[in-house]
Amino acid sequence: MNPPPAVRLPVPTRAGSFVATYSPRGLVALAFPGRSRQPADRQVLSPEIRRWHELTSRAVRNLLNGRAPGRLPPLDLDGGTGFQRAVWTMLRRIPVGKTRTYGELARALRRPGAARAVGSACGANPIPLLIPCHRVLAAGGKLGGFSGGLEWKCRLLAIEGSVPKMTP
DNA sequence: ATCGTCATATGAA
DNA sequence: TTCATATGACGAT
Repeated sequence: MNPPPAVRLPVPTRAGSFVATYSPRGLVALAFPGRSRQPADRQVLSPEIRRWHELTSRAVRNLLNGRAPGRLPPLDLDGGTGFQRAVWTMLRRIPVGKTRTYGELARALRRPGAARAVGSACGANPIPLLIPCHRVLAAGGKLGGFSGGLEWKCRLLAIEGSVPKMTP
């Protein structure tokens, strides 16, 4: 009946404060600045969570500076369906500076025609940025959507050197 | 160029 | 069961 113990910690950056949420198994969520309730949830931090949070913070700052994220903490993706996990796994294989389209991912998963479902799965990604759904564009190089806000998607792609088309 | 329709995964009403 | 999603291919205007 009690919710599983979760710890929410801020990841301050020049562009605002992200909020990382940890379960005993690892990072479960990463919210973009302003897209989360007040983080101020302070508890006794285990050394393990401190260590995870160091990795998260460094990865976020690296990506915001156009570098590879480096080592990530364990990701706790217990909430996802099989299809969603398959999509998220594909996302993690897109390197910095490269992009895919929703349709390409659908075909790679041998579900041509499920492009829209791929979009939904991206929207359900609880750890955007580290699981890089901002590198997924719509067909024809159009921007598509982003849970953290389209400005962020645009900014991240610019940082990584990708040039999407104008939003129609 | 724009519009309607269908396919697909998932959750909410 | 119907509707709405971070889509896309296709056929008809």
